[in-house]
Amino acid sequence: MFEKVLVTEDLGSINHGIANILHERTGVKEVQQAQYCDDAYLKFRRALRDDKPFDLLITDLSFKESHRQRELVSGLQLIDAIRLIQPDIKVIIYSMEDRPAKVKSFFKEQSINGYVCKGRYGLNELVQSVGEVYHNNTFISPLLANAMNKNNVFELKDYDLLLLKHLSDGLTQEEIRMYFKRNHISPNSISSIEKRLNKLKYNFKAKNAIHLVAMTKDLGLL
Amino acid sequence: MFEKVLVTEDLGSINHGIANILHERTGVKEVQQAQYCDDAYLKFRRALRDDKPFDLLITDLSFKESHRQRELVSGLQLIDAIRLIQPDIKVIIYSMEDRPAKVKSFFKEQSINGYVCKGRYGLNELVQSVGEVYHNNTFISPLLANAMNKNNVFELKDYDLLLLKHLSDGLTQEEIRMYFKRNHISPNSISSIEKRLNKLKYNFKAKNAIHLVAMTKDLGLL
DNA sequence: AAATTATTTATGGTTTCCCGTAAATAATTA
DNA sequence: TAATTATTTACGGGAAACCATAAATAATTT
Repeated sequence: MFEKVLVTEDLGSINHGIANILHERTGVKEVQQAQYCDDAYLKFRRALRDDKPFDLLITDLSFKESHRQRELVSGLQLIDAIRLIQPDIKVIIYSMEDRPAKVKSFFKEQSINGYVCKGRYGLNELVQSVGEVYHNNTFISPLLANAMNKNNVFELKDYDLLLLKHLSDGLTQEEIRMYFKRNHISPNSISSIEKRLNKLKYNFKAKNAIHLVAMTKDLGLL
Repeated sequence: MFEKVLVTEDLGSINHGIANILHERTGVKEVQQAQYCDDAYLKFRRALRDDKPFDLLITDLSFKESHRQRELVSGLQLIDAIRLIQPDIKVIIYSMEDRPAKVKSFFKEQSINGYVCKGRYGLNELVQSVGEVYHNNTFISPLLANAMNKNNVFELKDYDLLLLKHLSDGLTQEEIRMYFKRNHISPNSISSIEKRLNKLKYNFKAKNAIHLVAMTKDLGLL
């Protein structure tokens, strides 16, 4: 089982709860805690330098603002930062976020090993996930995994996302065309942009561009 | 000080934490807990029938789905339901939601007495809020109150919200006009709808309708 | 009641979006 | 390399949105 685990989470009570339950119900030897992403990062650095690296990170995603000046303000930033100094680190996210598209992106972008949804069964699932991840499997909260399967998530390319992003920022198709041209992103004709948009509208069953942007925002894609 | 308080919150650990701290740091005599809105409602009903009513409700807003069939699925529904049988009940919401517009609406729509933002100082603020509410004052988490003040929140009328809502649902201005006409909502000419929309765009500094809808969604207005 | 003011509605011109078709170019296959 | 197929681009007509101005109506003031 994992030797050394760090739990990052800004609510002290939850943090403690996790630490306790990991001690009790998994064979993890050492559980450390951090309430700020910056602290977590420093602990990782120090552990690495002392040749006693962590082998699992469990982190929340959102951290409330505070008086302290912060470098890393989100769990994702923390993960990215740690991966730079310790690429093989195993990561489990433990958060409220339950929008399939978002969670999917965490596995893709951050290559996380597990995702556990905070909620009534959260702690149980977290214990499970630690076991799975230790055996090199991935873990997703069952309810969420369910939603992600049946919900035939139409696969959005980066291109589509960028397009939607710019639309939601109020750019006209013409402005988007120019942007694509400047940045050598292809296809970049008005026609192609329209065609792509039509495909998106068809897939999401959106009545028009406004509707499309509103829907994708609700789905957490933007 | 309050005699009898109910805390509704689906994470057991947090629930316990709140109960403990209320016991320790306020003079509240009796603190009960509920993990489901439906349970909370039943406890209120029973207490009322037994002539030992609660005099404060502290509740979260969002509750994760579970296996159980539920009537009331959100804190807001719970509040509304309880207000029907016990109109004078004091209510404090304790939740992650930190969008000014939303919180504002809770004070307006649900006439809540306090709003505490979960976060690093959440529990401290919660203790404070109980004191304030007991003395018939309202309470809002300082950081949030701050944001709500400086953030010159352009006051949206119901009309505007409805308009934005329909826009985000993909209706054309013409369709919205017809809807307004059918439902005797005035003004209901295309011209007026455009004018209203222009005012909204100006106030939110939105470039076009898509941008406007995207922004208001981000602000939690829709 | 008349005059002033504010609000709502109407109208027309311009731009952008929407949608279909066709041409041009790129990629794949025979 | 020629032929086929897929992708990208161009173009045009009609609808909706955008914008400014003017007319009509409602509300307020004198």
